[in-house]
Amino acid sequence: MMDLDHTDIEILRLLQTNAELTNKEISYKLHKSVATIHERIRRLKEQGYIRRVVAILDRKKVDKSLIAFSHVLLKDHSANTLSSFEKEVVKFPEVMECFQMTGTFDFILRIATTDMDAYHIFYRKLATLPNITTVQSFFVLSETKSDTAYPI
Amino acid sequence: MMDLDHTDIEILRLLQTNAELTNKEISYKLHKSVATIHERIRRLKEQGYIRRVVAILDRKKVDKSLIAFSHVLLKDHSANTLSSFEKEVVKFPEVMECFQMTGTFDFILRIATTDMDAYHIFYRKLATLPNITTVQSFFVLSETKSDTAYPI
DNA sequence: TGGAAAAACCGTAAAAATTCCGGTTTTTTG
DNA sequence: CAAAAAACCGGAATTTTTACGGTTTTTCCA
Repeated sequence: MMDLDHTDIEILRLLQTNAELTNKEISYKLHKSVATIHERIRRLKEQGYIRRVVAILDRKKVDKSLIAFSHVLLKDHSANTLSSFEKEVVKFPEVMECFQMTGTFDFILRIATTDMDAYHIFYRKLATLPNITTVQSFFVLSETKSDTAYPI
Repeated sequence: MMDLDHTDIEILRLLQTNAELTNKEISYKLHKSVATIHERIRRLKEQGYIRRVVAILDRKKVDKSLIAFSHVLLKDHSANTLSSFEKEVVKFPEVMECFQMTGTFDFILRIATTDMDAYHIFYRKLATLPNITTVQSFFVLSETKSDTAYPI
């Protein structure tokens, strides 16, 4: 599950924070040839260590100023209730992430909307899904840290 | 704040889900020349719509099987207490995200660790920061949806 | 322990993508 | 409606990626 050597780890560290680095730039930093770096990255993708490469946008610039975390509690935890909730919730474009959780509620959703009016519209749609007991909403005041890189 | 035309929006949509598309591939999809796409992307970066391009790793493959959301409540909300907490919490490599929140607690942290032992070690370090009242931990059982793309 | 097999590495050349440039068409604006 | 600005384009120059053949290093087991 982790047969990566030092060079692999360093490549992943670099690409996690900046995937626009060229193979040449990486080869300088890691004291390897361009061909070696290229082959390493090819394998890291093929083996699934790198799932995808994406552009991260400025959420305020694209008019998603309101981020909410919504805690959802379901009526019961039968396989049917769980999977039908999951099936429906992923359809909402506002839902960027959805995690099933341990603890006093069942799911955490990360919601991105333009403003509170848009969140309200979403909330009404969400809260009327079958088998939902409660939805608690918490809103982001400010981002202290916002990273997609895993600490490796 | 959003003087983007249809072509800009489509470029951002595409790059949010796959930043490895070549300018040529994008130019096919959007019926524009390679030069035009190139100039558009250059401007989207320069103007800050695209903050960065990153590789997204498979967290289990890089041995971060345990993801937690930790809710932190502070003793008070003086500028000093808030900013010194923020200053310290961002130093933890396990903390991928930190948001100041509205509601019944002050911060949400997203924590990535190898296992519960590693989380426990982190938890003890976190809980001993000054001015913390409570830390509540919730753990991810499964990922239903996991997206970095904003709905635009 | 020695030697074969496998893996990692490298330089170079070919292919492809990015970047730059000059000029044309379309849109905006006073 | 004419001038200015913006968007667009093809093609050339530059850079990067990708493929290839061969060398060095590491692994492993007889």
